Amino acid sequence: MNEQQLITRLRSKGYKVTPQRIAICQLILSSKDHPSAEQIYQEVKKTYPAISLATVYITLDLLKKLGLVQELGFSDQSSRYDPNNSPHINVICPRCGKIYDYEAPNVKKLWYRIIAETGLKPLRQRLDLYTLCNKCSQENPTP
Amino acid sequence: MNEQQLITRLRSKGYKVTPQRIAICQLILSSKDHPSAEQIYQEVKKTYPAISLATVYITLDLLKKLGLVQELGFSDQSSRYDPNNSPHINVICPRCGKIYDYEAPNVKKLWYRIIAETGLKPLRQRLDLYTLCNKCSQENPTP
DNA sequence: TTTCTTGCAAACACTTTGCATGCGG
DNA sequence: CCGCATGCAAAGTGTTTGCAAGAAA
Repeated sequence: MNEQQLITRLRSKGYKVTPQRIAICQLILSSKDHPSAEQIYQEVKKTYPAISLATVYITLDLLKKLGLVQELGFSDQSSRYDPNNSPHINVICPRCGKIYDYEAPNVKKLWYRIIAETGLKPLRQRLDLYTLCNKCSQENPTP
Repeated sequence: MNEQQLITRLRSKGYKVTPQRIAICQLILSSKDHPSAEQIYQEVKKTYPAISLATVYITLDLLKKLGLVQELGFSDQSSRYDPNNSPHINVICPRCGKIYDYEAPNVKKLWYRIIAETGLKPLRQRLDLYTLCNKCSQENPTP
C-alpha cells in the first residue's frame, strides 16, 4: 500500500490525514519485525521529536479498525503489531522476543485444509511457533 | 493428571504442597474454557475465601514452569490459561471472548506437516482462530 | 468554522513485588 | 526449625482517557 492509497483509505473513513499518522502508518505497514508500540514510538520520534506515545496507540487502533494490522498480545503484557493479514506463521524466539514471518504457499494451503476440517468460517487467525533463534540457541543451551 | 501425580510433580521440583495450590492446579488443569486469573480467583475463593490473587498468579507461574499450562496473552491486556499442551486450535469469539479447543487427529496431522515445511523445531505453538460463536452471530450480525 | 487530532498528564487494568506471618517438610 | 508460601498492600508496566491548544477539511 502506497502513501496515496493510505490517504484515500483514511479519508474514506472520515479520519484526518496528519503527518504524524502518515509516519506511523508507513512505519508499521512496511515493517517486517512486528514492532511494539514503544519501538514504533522511538522510531517515529526521530522524525517527530514531540510526538506522544498516546498518538501512536490511537493510530494503531485506527489501523486495527481499518483491518490493516493485527495486534498480537503476549503474556508479558506487551503487544506487537503485524501488518500481514494473510495466513502465515509468526516464528517467535521465547528468549529474545524476536519475531519473523514464515510465509509459504504450502503453509497457506495446509492451513486452509485445517480450516476446512473444522468447518468454521474464520474472521482471522494467528499462528505462533516458538523456537529459539540462531543467536539465542548458540548462546546458552539451557539458561 | 490426578492429585497424586500433581503432588509428586510439585515435590520433585522442590515446590511445597499447600491446599491452595492443589485447589488452583486442579481447577486449571481440569478446565476446558481457558480461564483468566480473575476467573480462577473467583472460583477458588468459594473454597478458600481468604485466598489472594497474588497466590493465583504465583501458582500460575509455577504451572508454566512445570510446562503444565500455556499462558495465552491477548490484546485486551488479559491472559487466559490453557492446560492443553498438544497442538490444537483455540477457537475464539472476538465478541464475547469465549474460547474452546478444537482438537482432532487430522488437525494435528496437518499441523505437523506445516511444521515439517518450515524445517523448524518448535518448543510449543499457539493456533488461534477467530470466529463468532453461535450466540453472538445470532444477536447482532454487525454491531 | 467546525471537528478531529495532538501532546501531556492523570487514570486504568492487570500483574508483580516486599514484607510480616504462618505452614509444610 | 528452616525456608518457602500466603495475604495484603504498594509498586510496576503497558495502555487508555480527559483536556486544552492546534491543525485539517
